Amino acid sequence: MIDPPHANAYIGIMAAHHHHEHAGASLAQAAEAALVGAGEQWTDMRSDIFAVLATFEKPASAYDIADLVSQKRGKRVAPNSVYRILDLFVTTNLARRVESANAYIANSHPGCLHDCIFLICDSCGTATHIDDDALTMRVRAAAEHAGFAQVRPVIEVRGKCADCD
Amino acid sequence: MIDPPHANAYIGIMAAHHHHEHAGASLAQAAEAALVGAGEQWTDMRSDIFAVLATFEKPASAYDIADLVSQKRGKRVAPNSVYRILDLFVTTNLARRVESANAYIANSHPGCLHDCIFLICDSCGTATHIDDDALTMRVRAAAEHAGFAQVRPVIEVRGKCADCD
DNA sequence: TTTAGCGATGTAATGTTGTAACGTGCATCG
DNA sequence: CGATGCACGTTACAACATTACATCGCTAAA
Repeated sequence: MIDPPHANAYIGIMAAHHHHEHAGASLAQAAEAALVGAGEQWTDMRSDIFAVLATFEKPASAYDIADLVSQKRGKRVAPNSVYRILDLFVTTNLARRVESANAYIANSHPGCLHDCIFLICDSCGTATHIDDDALTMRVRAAAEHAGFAQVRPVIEVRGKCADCD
Repeated sequence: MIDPPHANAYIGIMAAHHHHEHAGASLAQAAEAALVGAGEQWTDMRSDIFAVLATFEKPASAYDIADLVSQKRGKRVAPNSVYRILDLFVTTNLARRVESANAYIANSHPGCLHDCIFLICDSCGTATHIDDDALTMRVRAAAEHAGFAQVRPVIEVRGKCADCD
């Protein structure tokens, strides 16, 4: 997903474990399992919202999601309800909030806990992510060094993606 | 500013250059110099907005600033105008936008270019920052490795500060 | 079986953040 | 003088987010 189309000299150390990158039905199943595993219910509404969220390549706003879920259900779903469920998804690691875009993105490997590094293209808006635990751990360490506790890193990079460059 | 009240084993490599951390009038002067140096004007409005911004410990929203500047001038200043000037400040490095707070903070060493790492306390809202070029360069490198260009890192850490912990 | 409680969702209103479009005043320069 | 450019004003609106309270359906205790 994140490998570039060109050779390079990058020396970052990637996390030394395997991901199960899910997509489509497989992802939905993994999400359901993760949510149930967290002691929460997998309701129709949650299922629909997750499904819609997962179809986006770009970070989706709560209002985008509300619109699509409304269509899908043939009945208006208020942004309010969407926010509630997105918050739940974020706390249970089924989705992430992209702070610099005021939007959300499905976690393609729920159940697997990382500090993600998001790359968001300013031109086309698509977002991808990197898992580089060595790097994110350094950020955590720096914050803890400064006396912070319960740290939650927000690491995003805006720029031009390879396609738009 | 960022040194913690406790001993530690942190091994991050800090930027090997000196900062002139400004405050108060000195900071305003430095800001003026930086803006003029960038070929922009230092107007009364810009001066007032910068002054107000600089009094905040916490990231300030454009609306906060609009309110205070309105008071100071005895005349309503629209958020619109504040945004224009904040955008200018951000592009000229006099201020930074804190994405995870939808707010702005004065750069205490304008003219000195860094990718800052912001630490924002979820309890009291205060923000501090770290300059660790070694670390931010790795983030840049990771993004460039993924094919991104013109990268602009957004590195923020939410958590509890030493005082609130 | 009733009913009290609880979690999930609906509804409405409102608050906050951000942008667009266009007008005005003022300085500079030909 | 008139044209240009920049800063700022004014209005309207779009986008993002939260609050308070109502309703529904399930289940567990009386």
